[in-house]
Amino acid sequence: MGEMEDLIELAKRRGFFWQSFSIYGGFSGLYDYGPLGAILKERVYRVWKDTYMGIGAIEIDSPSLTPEQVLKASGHVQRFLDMAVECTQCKTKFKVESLLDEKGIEAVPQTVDEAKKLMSGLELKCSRCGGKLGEPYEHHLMFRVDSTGEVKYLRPETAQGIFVNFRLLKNFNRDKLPMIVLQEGKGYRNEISPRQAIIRQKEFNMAEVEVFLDPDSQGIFQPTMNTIIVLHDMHGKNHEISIPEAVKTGIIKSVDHAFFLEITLRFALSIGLPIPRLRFRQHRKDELAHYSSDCWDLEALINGSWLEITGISDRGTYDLSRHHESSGEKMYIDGERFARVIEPATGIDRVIASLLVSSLSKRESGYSVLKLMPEMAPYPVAVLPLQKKDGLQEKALEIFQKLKLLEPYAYYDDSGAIGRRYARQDEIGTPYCITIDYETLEKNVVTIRERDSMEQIKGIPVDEILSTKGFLGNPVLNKFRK
RNA sequence: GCGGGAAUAGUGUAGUGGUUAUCACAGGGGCUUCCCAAGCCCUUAACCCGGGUUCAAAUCCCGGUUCCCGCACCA
Repeated sequence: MGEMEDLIELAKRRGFFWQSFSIYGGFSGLYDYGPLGAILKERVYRVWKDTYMGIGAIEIDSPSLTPEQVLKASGHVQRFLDMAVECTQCKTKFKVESLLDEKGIEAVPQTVDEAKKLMSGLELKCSRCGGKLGEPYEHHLMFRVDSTGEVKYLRPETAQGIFVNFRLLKNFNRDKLPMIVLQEGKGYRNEISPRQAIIRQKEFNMAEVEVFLDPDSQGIFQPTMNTIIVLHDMHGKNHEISIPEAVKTGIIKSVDHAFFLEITLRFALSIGLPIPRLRFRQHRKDELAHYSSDCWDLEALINGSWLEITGISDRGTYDLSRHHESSGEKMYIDGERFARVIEPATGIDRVIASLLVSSLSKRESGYSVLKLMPEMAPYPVAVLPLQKKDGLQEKALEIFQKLKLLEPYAYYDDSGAIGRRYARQDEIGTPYCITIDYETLEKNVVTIRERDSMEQIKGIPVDEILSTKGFLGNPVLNKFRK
């Protein structure tokens, strides 16, 4: 369990993330992004959004606070509030619903009284140790907010905000399908035991996409990437194959579904997650969500185990038909047909954790380097005077002020020794450092130092540094990419 | 939520009833013949919270909170 611990230590020390409300002892499952983490999160969202905008997506932004009717229609109120019992001997927990199911009773008790009634006379015992079962109790998975007599919940997913707006969105899109709608925002789940820092939180950052398709036409979207990736199917079998090939061989049933696996992979690769740490895993029949007919997760290898970062689910017509019945609004695309929905839903915090863990490495000297892609690094460039005296500090500040107008995320540091400052930037992933030395004073040229190779290129005119908006687009950096 | 372990400066730690609470790294300031956490000097900074036992608690006891490991949970 090493790499995650190293990350947590660095994240806290350098300002990526830390536990929230720590002056009051901290609260389980709640995390803050610090100054660097907040920038990183923004960058990850940017790439995600660009990926989908690139294939014609539109964006909406709906509330977290969701009225009960919406989540009743979606099935969350029924499914997210479990009646549970605990064995008085071995402490194993059971869902009342599944105990009843075993006795052939199909019922979903909503209250403690209901559960008691249904269970009475059944002589239920613990299936594990045969012990006596305790009293039923409620376990809420959604946060309920009661005010002015109206029940609301904090949304467990951003998806419902899109479904309920389907008619308006369809109208906006001038009735055209396919329609791709994305939404970023917080989701809330009352996890029993959140663990692993930002990997499992009660309040977390989601990036969800709903793709609305004509239910009767296939192959509107076609995968084309040759990249070989591991596909772990529902029978537990691994296939090393490209996504288009996986469609041909029938490993992935739907070509449109497959396309969104490919888009998800494209996103993961664009932010710099390495292929060896990635795989797609298909859900087994028994683990599919109530709305889903097929689901592939993109998983990242972290701490030696696979972690879901994106679920690409085929929701079919479930949500639209449910809201159609429940609201009385016509949710058809035409006649009496509902759109089919494919949903790639990404946990941004998990993406960030995977990205940081896979980027963190050690130099031979033992110091840490965060090998983020330059585009992901919180600070793309730092300006460092070789030392403070002889006018170097003044000169460095002068250059920094000008650079800052072109690159708002540029950073300046003149404390301690130069080697220490390089190390500091390495640890937070800054890909380039501009060093102001005596030659800058004499000839107006600087040195650029690259993070991963530690290579330096000297004699770069200051004007060249200040020639582009956004430092990473500066052609001078091509000298490092031979 | 259960069982086991743990909680001391920003980070990692020492400390088995009485200490000006240890050390290192990091941070800030300075000096230096100054390009990869160098050296020297100065400096900031901590006993998770609440109760109890005791003349005296970081240390022992009880509760809470949080973290780690297992189990369970994770549509």
